[in-house]
Amino acid sequence: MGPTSVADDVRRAAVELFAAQGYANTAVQQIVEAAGVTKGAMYHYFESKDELLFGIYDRLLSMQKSRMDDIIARGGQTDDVVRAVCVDVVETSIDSLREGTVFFRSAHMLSAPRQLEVTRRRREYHDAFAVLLERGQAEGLYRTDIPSAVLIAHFFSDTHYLPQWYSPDGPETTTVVAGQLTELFLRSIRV
Amino acid sequence: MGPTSVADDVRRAAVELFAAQGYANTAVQQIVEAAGVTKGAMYHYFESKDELLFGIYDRLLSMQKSRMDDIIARGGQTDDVVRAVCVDVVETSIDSLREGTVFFRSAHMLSAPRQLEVTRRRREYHDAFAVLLERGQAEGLYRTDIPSAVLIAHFFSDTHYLPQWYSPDGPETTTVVAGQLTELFLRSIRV
DNA sequence: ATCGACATACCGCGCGGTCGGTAGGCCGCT
DNA sequence: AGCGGCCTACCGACCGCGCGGTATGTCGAT
Repeated sequence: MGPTSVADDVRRAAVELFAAQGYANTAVQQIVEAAGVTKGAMYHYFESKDELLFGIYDRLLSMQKSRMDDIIARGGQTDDVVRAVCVDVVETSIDSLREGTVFFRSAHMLSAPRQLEVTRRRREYHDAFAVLLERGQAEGLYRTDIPSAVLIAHFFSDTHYLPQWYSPDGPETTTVVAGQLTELFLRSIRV
Repeated sequence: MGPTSVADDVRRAAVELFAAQGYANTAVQQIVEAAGVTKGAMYHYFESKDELLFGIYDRLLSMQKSRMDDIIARGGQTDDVVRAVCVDVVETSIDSLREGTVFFRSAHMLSAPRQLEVTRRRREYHDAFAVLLERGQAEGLYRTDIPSAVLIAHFFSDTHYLPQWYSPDGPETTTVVAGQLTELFLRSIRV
């Protein structure tokens, strides 16, 4: 096992329960029972239930941001970069379906300062994507009759909605869906 | 005033507060204070906090369903009907931004049976739209290389996401945004 | 001896919901 | 007109419980 399997067990149980029943409906007692530890152990590693929730956001945001940065850093034709980013975002969103469920549903349960922090980092993330799209617009690849803010919202809405309908047990694989949603998006924004 | 302004005042206050702070973070006491009534008055008209929440869902679902039914009943070319439905859905979603916020965020706070009821009615709603799209596919208007379920999710994701980014104070009017999102969707699904 | 890593019993508070009471309108009866 | 009875609409003090969080203790490793 790793150095502190307890903290990870708690995190896993928390994600599962928050996604299934919601943050407010989940008692700390339930989490520690599901994780097979005690309350004392949990409060030894986390200072509050709120921090537990924030941890989910922190990890997800960090991962997605660093992946997007990597892809952009690799460079290439704008259109190829945009496609690669879209596919990757959808794929990782599917890999983190449960985290996504919690993310979009329970952001308002965070303490005010942490809520601000999450908003700030999401904005950074969106802005990085905006730069890409606007470069594409400047190059004449993408339509300019619709403001880029709307185009961006149109894309992120798909990743937002994924936890609501996508099931890993369904017929579609992660890769296929990622390709389909990306294709739909690109088709709609090209001139 | 109407016959029972109390119930309406409470409903309005509840939507506002649930949207602003979340269902779990809103005490019944807060709601009645915001509505300018007492707890006794509220519990005279509503049997529980849960019923208050369900009422929001009930009204929103009823309105959207009946509007879609009306548009479909008017008949016409498939493509025109689809466009009209899309525009209307986006417009009414913007008109009900606060209700939408509550809707997508707090569905899991409903009691189990009411949650099922909401799921059932949402499915009905989606199915009605699916019939339209599939008719379009059969007529050769819309692409068939992507399953209709994905196309539908792709559209409803936009209405889902609206409360997250659209602001009535922003530059875009309701009508303009509705037209833009519809245009993006139609462009992406046409052959 | 000290300290990190837990265990467990416990506390206080805030909340949804309740319940006994009441003010006033409306009916029928005399 | 006056009166008794009843019903709806509301009031607000109160209750019980479940929850997040804590305080104190134990034990093994160093």
